[in-house]
Amino acid sequence: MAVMTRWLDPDEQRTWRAYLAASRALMDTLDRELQRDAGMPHAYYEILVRLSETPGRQLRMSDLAQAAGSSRSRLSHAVARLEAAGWVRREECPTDRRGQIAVLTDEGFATLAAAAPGHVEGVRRHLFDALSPTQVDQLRRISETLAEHLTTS
Amino acid sequence: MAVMTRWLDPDEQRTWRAYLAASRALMDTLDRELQRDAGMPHAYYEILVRLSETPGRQLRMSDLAQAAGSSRSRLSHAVARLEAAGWVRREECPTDRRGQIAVLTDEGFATLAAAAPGHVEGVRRHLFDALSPTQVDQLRRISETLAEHLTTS
DNA sequence: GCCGTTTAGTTGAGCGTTCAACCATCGCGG
DNA sequence: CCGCGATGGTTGAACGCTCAACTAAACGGC
Repeated sequence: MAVMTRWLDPDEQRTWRAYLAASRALMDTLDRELQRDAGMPHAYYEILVRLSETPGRQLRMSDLAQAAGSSRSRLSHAVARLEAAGWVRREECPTDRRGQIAVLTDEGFATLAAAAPGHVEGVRRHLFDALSPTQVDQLRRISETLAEHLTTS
Repeated sequence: MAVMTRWLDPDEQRTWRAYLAASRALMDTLDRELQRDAGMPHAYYEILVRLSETPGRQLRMSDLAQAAGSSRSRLSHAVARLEAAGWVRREECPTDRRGQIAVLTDEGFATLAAAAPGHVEGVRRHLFDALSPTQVDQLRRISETLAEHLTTS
């Protein structure tokens, strides 16, 4: 099948490389800050956030994985670590004996509450402060479109 | 210091979460495709690309790290693996005895050439096909602004 | 009520990244 | 030309992620 590759034109090249550089730099920076200030990677922070927003501060493993955009395996390993840190506790699910429920402990909530201001400040400094309100709006639309496109295709 | 945290307003929240979901999904997808089709993670692919674009297909380790947006340590480990795969070779630097030069081998170039069409197709499908030309332009400006902001601050 | 098929979740090995410690060399001030 | 800080690069341990294999329980059809 001699299908010709549709290579990226110079503008697309430039866009793609800028996007790569920016997103890598942004996530690396936030990850490093969070690791330094709160002793956890961003992925773990997000798990705690999702749990904290839920009534009872608890979620089935699968739902938590979905919410955090994580694979089951990843979440399983992560919760094991969070449990060892005393930030999350596992409970049996009353309605499904296969199920496990991850519960945010008080200590976990306190850790999250302590970490949040610094992290939010970082997001603001590194992302929102650099962009105009119009650009923020554009970024929202673009991201929502992409997220939608990636989950359905 | 009772400095009030400037929390994200609902629009910013939404933007930030959409951005996180989209960029995570995009990179995860491309990484998985590249791993499946070319047997290497995206970070390694990018190292090969940078080398391939250079006269003589070679670069000092530090320059390569810079170009690929990588730490020195990361690059060192990565090149070790790429060397084991036969895709890169290390040479002494004639002008600086501390220096090492990473050289893309013919085999490495061939592997890259074989992987490129599929990867480009992936970038197109998952990113550019989902966005309008206007949005692509917006994304470029936003990314360039962010990259600039992140490297100078 | 039984059997095959999903679904929930875990596990361990292998890999890539980070961080800090480290060695070697360079280049500059005195 | 000596000493010392800066630079280039590597190393090993700890950690997080991926993938595939696995167990256990729920579901669906007959």
